[in-house]
Amino acid sequence: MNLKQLAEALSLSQTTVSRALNGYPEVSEETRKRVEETARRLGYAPNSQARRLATGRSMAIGHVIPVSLHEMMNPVFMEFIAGAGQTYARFGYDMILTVVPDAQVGAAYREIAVRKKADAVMIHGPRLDDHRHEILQELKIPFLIHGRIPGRENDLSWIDMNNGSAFETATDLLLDLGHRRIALLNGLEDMDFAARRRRGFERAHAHRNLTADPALMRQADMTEPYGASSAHALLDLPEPPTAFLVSSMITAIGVSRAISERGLKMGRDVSVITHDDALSFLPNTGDKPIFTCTRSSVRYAGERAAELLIDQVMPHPDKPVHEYLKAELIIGHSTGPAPKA
Amino acid sequence: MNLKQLAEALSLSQTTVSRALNGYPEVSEETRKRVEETARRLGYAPNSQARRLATGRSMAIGHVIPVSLHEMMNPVFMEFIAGAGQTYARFGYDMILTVVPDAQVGAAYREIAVRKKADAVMIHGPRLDDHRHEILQELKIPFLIHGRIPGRENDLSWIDMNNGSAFETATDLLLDLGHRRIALLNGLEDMDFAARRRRGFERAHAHRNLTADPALMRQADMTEPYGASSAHALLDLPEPPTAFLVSSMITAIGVSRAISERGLKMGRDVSVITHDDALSFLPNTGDKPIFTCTRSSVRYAGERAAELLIDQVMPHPDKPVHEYLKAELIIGHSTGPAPKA
DNA sequence: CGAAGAATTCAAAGCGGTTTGGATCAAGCG
DNA sequence: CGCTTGATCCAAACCGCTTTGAATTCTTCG
Repeated sequence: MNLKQLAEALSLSQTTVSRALNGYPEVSEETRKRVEETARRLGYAPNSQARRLATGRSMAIGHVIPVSLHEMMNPVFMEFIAGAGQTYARFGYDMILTVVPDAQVGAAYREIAVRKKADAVMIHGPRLDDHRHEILQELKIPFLIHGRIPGRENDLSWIDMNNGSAFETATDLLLDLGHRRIALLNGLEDMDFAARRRRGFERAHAHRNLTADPALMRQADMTEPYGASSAHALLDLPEPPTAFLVSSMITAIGVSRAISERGLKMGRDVSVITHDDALSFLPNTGDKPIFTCTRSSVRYAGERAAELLIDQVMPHPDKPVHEYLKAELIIGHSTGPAPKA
Repeated sequence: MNLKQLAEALSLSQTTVSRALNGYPEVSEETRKRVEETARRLGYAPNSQARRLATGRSMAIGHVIPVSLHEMMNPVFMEFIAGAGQTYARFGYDMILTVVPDAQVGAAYREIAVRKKADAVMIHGPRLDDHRHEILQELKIPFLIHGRIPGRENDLSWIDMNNGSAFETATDLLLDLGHRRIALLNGLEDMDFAARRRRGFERAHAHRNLTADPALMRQADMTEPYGASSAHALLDLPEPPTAFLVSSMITAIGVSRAISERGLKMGRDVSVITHDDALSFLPNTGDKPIFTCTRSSVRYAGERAAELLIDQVMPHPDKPVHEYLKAELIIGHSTGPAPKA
């Protein structure tokens, strides 16, 4: 069932039928009703390839996710994509997802742009020395960054959470509780979000004329074992930390495991604050959640990001947009006053 | 830069250029070289919408993932998709991902089929009373199931792991270790995989003329808190279990937390076996992994599934294909002999 | 040398929509 | 009544590619 057949069945021209279905004014209400009714009855829906070819708009947004050494980003990427996907579905956009090795992401974007597979693309997990935006600018395809690229905050579109200030606030909380040796288990600091978190951590110290001990700061892919083994190692130090600030719930779970493996109690003997991306499979909720955390829903970020990007593609080529999501600080069971020395 | 312009630049017809680029034999090696070289130089790549329209093949595979109450399936879905995506990229297929509320998955599949958005689709997480395959058969679009639909094992294509026998083996291990009160923390048993796991669990008991105690079997969305609270509740019983068989690492982490919260030691006081989907962010590896587990990489399943589906779409409409993945049983630190009563 | 056959190349017809530039027709008006 | 106007509807061009069927050129061989 294609447009031609439908038009024949209605004894109308393709033009009229097309217009009727697309809501153009130059068709009488009466025939519009008739067209819509028979279209529905015959189960007609326009072939999307044909429509795309004719309109020049692909009605799709591309996401390229690098499958790299940093496997850890996956659950976050994926939750973001789930959020974005819902928005796309609501607006009639398709999401095309490309999963390629790190080295091929440039090529993947190029492919999308030059073959016109999508009207816009999303950039995930920007690094400090990221260059994807340059490729995309050269290709003249609209894009939005989940995160920020240092130095390009003003002229590119992005959505991000307040990584720096969230971690500064969290550190403040720990300092207020009397902790003076605080460990930071960060993500890889060549990622922009991790670099910001680290600066926030250091800022909080600096404001009190303290300096964070570099021996207590670590960075790695945010796995559970990373949390456990780091916590063990740090707690073995002559002067162990009394608190941990952790970049991911998953790593925090590892920390919590290490703490109990040593017969200590989290929240009493050792405090832990983690960032919580609100991953659906790791709820840290309830009256008083397990982990004190800075929370910002990455799924919600996905939803908003998709809206912003669709907006950007709509026929009014706008200025760059920015959206700044504030993580909330939530007190759970895992923090308490620093133990007396 | 489109085909016409490229043809003009070469003083050739579109036909010849098209054929040269697509490897047809009726074009001289010499001009083929020339065409390829200038195409590369001018950065030409065929518009995919146009090509799709002309060929009638969309070179895309659709995945519809329901965002439902069962949020928990997400990390597994997503890991599967990451695997599948890599395969698609390798074969030049696009993946289009649709994220919709449970109630709209039928409509989403219909949309894909009737607008010709994809050449085939994947079914995720089949239920016992699943009907998606009927919609897809009616729409005459090839599909493959990740999992199985009961009663339709022979005439539909699927890829699945040995849920039943893996859990039977795991249960056997625990029974061999002397455990007689074994708890099962399963996923929701209206999902086919969970129903099979339960049957495997019961089969192992039956083979020794034992019956599994229904009071020790639970099912729910596989979150971390589900594991922790269930473990606490069960260990509070007058006759608590000495071992847990768990359907997901994430839930098992909750169990492990509950065990240590009670001052018990996993592997000594309480044994735990979990199924391990080999999620990239939850490595349970090493010489002797934390959890004894049945392991089957869902990412690998995704890779294979994509290959099977692409095969199915290639111009030789085949019989249904099945692939049966065997989970391996891996001994970790979390299991040991049952404590003396 | 001329014709048959192979090797190349091309013009044009789709693929299934959207959109431009009229046509057609009834109503409105001086 | 003739002409303008607005409301509808339509034929045909176009989007950028593939593919059919035929034309052209080059070899080969009696």
